[in-house]
Amino acid sequence: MAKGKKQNTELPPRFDPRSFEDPTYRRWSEGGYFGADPGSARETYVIVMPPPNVTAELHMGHGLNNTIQDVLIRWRRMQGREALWVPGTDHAGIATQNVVERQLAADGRTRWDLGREAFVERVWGWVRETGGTILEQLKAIGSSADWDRTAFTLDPGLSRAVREVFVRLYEKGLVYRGEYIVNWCPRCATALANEEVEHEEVEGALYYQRYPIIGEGGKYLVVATTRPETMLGDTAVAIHPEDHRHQDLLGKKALLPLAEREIPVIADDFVDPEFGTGIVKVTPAHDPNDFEIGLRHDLDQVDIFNPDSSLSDAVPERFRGMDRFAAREAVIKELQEAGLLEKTEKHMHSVGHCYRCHTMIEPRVSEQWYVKMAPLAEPALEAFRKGEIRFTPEHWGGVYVGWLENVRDWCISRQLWWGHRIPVWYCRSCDAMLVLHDDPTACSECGSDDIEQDPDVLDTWFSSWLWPFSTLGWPDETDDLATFYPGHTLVTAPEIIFFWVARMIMAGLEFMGTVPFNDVYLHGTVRDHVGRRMSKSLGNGIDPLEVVGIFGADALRFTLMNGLGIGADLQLNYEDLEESFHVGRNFGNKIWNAARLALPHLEGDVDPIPEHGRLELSDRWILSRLNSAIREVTHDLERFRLHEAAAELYRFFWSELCDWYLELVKPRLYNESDPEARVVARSVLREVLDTSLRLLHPIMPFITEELWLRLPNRAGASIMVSSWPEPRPAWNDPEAEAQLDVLREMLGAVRNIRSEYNVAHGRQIEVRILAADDALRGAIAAEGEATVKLAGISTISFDGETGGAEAMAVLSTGAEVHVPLEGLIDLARERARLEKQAAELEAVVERSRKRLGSADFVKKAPDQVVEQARQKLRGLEEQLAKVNEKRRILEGD
RNA sequence: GGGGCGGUAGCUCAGCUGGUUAGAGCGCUGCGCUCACAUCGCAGAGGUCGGGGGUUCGAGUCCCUCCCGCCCCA
Repeated sequence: MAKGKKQNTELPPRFDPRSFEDPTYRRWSEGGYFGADPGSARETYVIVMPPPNVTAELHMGHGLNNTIQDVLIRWRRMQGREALWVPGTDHAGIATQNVVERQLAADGRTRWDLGREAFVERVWGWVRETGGTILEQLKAIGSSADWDRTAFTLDPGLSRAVREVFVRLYEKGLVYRGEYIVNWCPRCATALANEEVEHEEVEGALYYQRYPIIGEGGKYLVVATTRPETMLGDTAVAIHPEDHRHQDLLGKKALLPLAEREIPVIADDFVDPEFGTGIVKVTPAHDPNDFEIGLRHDLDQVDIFNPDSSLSDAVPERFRGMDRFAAREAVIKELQEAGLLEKTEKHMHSVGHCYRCHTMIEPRVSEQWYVKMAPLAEPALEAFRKGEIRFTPEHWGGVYVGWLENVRDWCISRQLWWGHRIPVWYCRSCDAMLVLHDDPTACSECGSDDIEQDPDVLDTWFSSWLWPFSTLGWPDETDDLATFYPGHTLVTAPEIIFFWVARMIMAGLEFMGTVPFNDVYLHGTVRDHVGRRMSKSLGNGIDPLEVVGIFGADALRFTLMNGLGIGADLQLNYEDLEESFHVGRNFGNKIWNAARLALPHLEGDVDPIPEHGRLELSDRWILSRLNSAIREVTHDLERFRLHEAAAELYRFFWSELCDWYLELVKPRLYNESDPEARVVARSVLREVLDTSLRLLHPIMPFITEELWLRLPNRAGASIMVSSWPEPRPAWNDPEAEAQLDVLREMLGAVRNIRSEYNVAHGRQIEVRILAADDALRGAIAAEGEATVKLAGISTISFDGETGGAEAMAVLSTGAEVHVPLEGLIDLARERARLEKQAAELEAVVERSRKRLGSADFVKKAPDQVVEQARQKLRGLEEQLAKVNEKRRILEGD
């Protein structure tokens, strides 16, 4: 029990999260609460943070992603797990290099002007300047990551892991070098992996081009293409082998116009006879399918492009140096002039774009490094089938399987300067290729020092797929690795299932022998109020830090958790932050004020909860409800239903604790003349507040800490390291719940009557309850003082005359609530009121009777359901009868 | 072309294995600054659960189909 320090029960009247959030975070940090100990005997719980780009700034997507992780980590930590959340950043090869290249471009310079070394140094400068900003921002939203373990994909240790993996896979034959068609981004001047290409439907055109047939004097064949300029690289035309329309062309040659090259007519299964004319041009160097055809028929590959997609020396001189789009125009014009363009049709087709700069991708033959994926994919599939990997929402498992079953080899070399240099050297003397752990000084084959390292770097994802173990020290056998691998949960967005999630699973299995985590929780996207994805370019984003500044981190966190359906997108209005975040802000305010009410009554030591017999009805009720909240919230968190946990907490705290218990307990708290009752009230209040705050802590860490530290008899120096509440069987009390339900229904009826008749606020009214059941009588007897206060009641009696100027309501138990309102009752109005009530009841009774009237229902439905329906109907009928009886009396008047 | 997700109150969404009079927050209407809270309280209005068909004693919940919106893959 934490004692000693003078307890501060005076709360500032205004809820001002700014006043305590930063200091609280600092205290946690200094207290070492974020760190995980590899020497701990506790069961671990590990999450690795999806590393944001090192130069990124926090956006709502990060806010959402990291809040989810923090909720899970804080909850498991409170459950007593040795919880580790590994933070870090990613060097983001293309993205980061692009930023610095843009900076250079502003001065009219390029990376080649600087040279490789100076350029890379400049990027490091930029990273030193802005890197880590985002991690600081994550602290502002309360992230309890173990910052001492912050990793960066270009750190020496992680770089060593990358090189180790490259060498191992090479030695195993799973990394190879080859010349294939790649997705080439002309702007980034690098190859991309298939997954890095975004396909987009665009309206283009289908050009029908005539190629003269050699030796057929003036006859020509017609090919259709969406990319006329690539004709300069055609090395054949092809038809489907069974397409009899064009059989006569086989064996002939065509004269490729403009390039003036003779090319053969070949037959290949790949050709779709339905497309265009059924004859296609074949450009092996610039189309993935043509590339395959080229290999099958041993065709030449004519690469017509330079790296920036201007035309190369492989084309006639007049086209050289032209941009690819200018070349298209030039080719079309020349064909037209030569009478070789038959027609042009509009045509929708899908075109690849670079996922980083959105430039149109150019398929191009080039020599690149690849990872052979099939052998890695098989164990990853097997792990999923065995249930070692679970997806939430489940259906993403299908996406994962689909990709792995059709996985293609992974192009991992990038023609960039920013990244891990490929650990391969070429000897100019003996042509040896050296793939090495350590940088060589001479060729290991011939001893020559005339060696050169491969100029390319590796795909960034080639380092991030190792993240779950490279961050823990791998390839060294560290304590961290032994303790914290494998981890447990991965929280990320579905768009990187292929880039990252699937590859991490493959790497985990290949290099560690086990999957890196068991649960993959995929959350939705943050959108604006009209459903658009938030983005910098649209200017529709919300800065989480601005939200923290205005409403506090807890408000941000609660709002995000509350609004997040499982796997669903989340909409926020960037034009009205108040509208977007008031839910969290208001809830924080409610919690604050509940504490303002409670704390002054909790000064000094507070006794533990006394034995059941000494508890009042309201105590028994709230403890029973608290039990239920504990169960619900825990269950929700276990299933990643964070939004339901948030909603449950909101409902319990606001609608049960604040609206009812605090009101019911007030009389005992303020009544100095009954110290015995006050002792019990204090102990229950303390317990309920303590437990509620602990339940709320993962979602709203700051306010819960601020208030919890002011509680007497709390267990621990910080709520962060207090225990997660567990339900206590002794607190389950269905009887108390039933009693309070009736009491609340009764009060609702009286309040409704007051409201309907506009009973002045100060006017106390008399209430007569007839046919009251024991539950209601007992509840009123137990909570009389609060009861009369809550509905402005002067006296409650259980007998007496009915009739006269009074309003009436019938409760579901059949109890009649009569309220004499001399001077206020309007008979017409009362009749209308009862008529409405009767109509509602009749509708339900009708449905209920119909159901029970069906022989099938009675015969086939479970007995329990039938019995329940019967009971329900009896109650409804009684209620309805009483309402109708009263209506008859009123008619009689 | 293949696959997936969503369509429940004016808005944003809950509703888990089919069985309560379908819920919440905001917004709206009326009344209230009562000694924690107007960032609040009390009461209230508002839904043929996208259309159609089916399975079932019973469907917002399962199946089929259509319409609309979004996403992924090729």
